[in-house]
Amino acid sequence: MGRKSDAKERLQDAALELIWERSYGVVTIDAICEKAGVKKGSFYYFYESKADLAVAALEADWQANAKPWWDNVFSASVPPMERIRTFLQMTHDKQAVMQKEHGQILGCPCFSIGSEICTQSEVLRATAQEILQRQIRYFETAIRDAQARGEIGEGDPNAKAKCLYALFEGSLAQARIQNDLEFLRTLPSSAMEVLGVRKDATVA
Amino acid sequence: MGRKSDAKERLQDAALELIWERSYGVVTIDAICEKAGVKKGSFYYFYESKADLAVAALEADWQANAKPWWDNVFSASVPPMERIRTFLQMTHDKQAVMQKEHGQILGCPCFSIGSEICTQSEVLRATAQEILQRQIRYFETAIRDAQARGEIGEGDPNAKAKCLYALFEGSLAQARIQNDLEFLRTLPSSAMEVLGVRKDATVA
DNA sequence: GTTGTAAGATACCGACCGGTAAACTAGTAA
DNA sequence: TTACTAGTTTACCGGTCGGTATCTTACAAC
Repeated sequence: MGRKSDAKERLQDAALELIWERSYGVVTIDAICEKAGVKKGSFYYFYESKADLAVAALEADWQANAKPWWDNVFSASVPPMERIRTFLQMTHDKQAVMQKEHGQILGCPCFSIGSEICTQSEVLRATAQEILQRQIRYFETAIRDAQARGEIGEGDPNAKAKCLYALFEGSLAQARIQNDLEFLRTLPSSAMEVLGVRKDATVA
Repeated sequence: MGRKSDAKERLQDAALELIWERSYGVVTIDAICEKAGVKKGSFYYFYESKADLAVAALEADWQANAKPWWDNVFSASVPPMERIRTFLQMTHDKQAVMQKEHGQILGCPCFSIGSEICTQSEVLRATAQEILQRQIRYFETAIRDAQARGEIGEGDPNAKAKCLYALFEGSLAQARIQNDLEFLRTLPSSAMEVLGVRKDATVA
């Protein structure tokens, strides 16, 4: 019954792209509508606020794009340390592509948005946090697996994962601020130091 | 000649406080004026835009507050590793105080602002970056000094400083997003791992 | 005290922003 | 073919925003 539409998805895509490129606060509903080719009346038919749309956009992007990618990179069929290494390498490469396309390194949308709006929109903050924690969990299992193989020293895997993730996001954010890939190039070797890899065990 | 006023400083203080607590994009000139107790006409007498004021506010805060603090904590009269350790400890404590006062961990203003506006205001981006780099330099000299004492392994001190700084800011930003001090508690020990401290040389 | 000047106050403008109401349109199921 | 419904369009409202022009006030030097 009734007609079908992909306006909802177009709004999500437009919102994520604009917010990622600029920032949450500076992007207006009008701008999102224009980019999506949707009239404002339709916007309010689907969503009740910008924050509401942003939540949907983040979650949809995770399900459709990010999660499959993470699942692939952190596949259990890959040796744990190699997962982490290729993850960091591919992150560098993805940001390099963005820099070429947008003229700017854009970093991690959840992290940027989370830091920006954490004092203003609780739903949006919680959504960003939730996605960040899902990512930390990939790190954690990889670290746990590496420890089981004796490739990494003892210590709480969750704590190590959080630490590695802080290093990762911190580097990514700095790369964004300075629009310089350098911060991502040195990341793999820095990560190995943080994790305390046993030099004699890195090669199987 | 003419009358004197501290309206300029009041505007800087109000701007920094509001932007730090909320975000750059969401804070209006009207709001800053109201908080500072300054009429908008006067605002435009002193500054030509919000970005202009923000640049002045960041720089003034650095000179008046941050720099003296960093100079003290990273004083050459203190052993290098102790500088870093007390820096991280005091950062934790300062953020704990903020959490009590504001109900929120606010993190590092330069980092938050930098990440938010880097694609929108080049002057403001450059200012934030400049201050961040000044902070990295404190890390770098401490690391260099520690290496000279044989307390830290070899390797480019600047690279190590950037790495430590990424870990630091990444943790701080996560603490802000999740409003949880936990990310700052584990920081000292994580930092030691990143730097590759020699266990047998940590105590002089 | 007069005069020059730094600073403050007021009032206003046009643009845009978030949000709403209501009429309209295209499919779809019966 | 009709009736229903999901989606679309248009037009509008009140408020706020960035920005400006103008008049006034306080002070300091002479």
